[in-house]
Amino acid sequence: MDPFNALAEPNRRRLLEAIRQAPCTVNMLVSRTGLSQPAVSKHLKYLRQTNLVTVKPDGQKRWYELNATPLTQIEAFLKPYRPLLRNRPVAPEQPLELANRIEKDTAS
Amino acid sequence: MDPFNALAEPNRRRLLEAIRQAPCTVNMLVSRTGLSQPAVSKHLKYLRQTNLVTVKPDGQKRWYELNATPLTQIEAFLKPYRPLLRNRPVAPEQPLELANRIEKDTAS
DNA sequence: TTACTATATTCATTTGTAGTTATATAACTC
DNA sequence: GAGTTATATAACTACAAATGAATATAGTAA
Repeated sequence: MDPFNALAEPNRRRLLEAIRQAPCTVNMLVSRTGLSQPAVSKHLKYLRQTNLVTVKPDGQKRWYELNATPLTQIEAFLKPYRPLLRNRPVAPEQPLELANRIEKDTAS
Repeated sequence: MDPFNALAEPNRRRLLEAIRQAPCTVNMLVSRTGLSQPAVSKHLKYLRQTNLVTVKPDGQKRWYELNATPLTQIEAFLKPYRPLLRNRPVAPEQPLELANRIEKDTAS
């Protein structure tokens, strides 16, 4: 699991977004995301493994904090593409049907 | 499959990097990556589905070209993290052993 | 037509991982 | 101590996707 994989999961992006805004405990993340507690713990395990978060035990609670360092890997990959994206609006998510349509059209 | 997932696979990143530098045919990508032809075709299918590449048929060949647009989604996600990364060197890939070590240490 | 080249797809197998339920561990309260 | 809270882990199911081998499709050339 690398940072690219860690961010490939939408719920992990949501968790990281929450943690970025302020350190969070697991229960805070559970109530904010609506995920089950074991699901959150498991995602946090991957975020820990990729070093995207660190933990500070505090009694029963464990405060998860952001460590942005591994994101430099993604930044490094994106760097040569960035000139192509200058001032571009965010692309809408690709509707799957359209992708299939294009695929069929180009194939025919 | 979304752009995050598409880039989660290292070989797909390599393929996209090659295509970014100049349009490529499948065979060019096969010889440059060392992957099998079916493997390349399959990865290209995902890159097409996520709209990261477009195809221009040209006789028997099919020229794959970069479409950077979907990368705006990743840019959008990274944007709030970027101030934290200013002028930081690229983090080395996290050795798995170290990640496990840290995990054990904090747990004990 | 046949043969050849370039690319895509199918199939079977395996691996990884997301989610759930149940359980374990640890710290706190009484 | 017992009961409770916070978190992690294990066992399981389900599914997506990676891999490799074989095959199919489509264009080209003779």
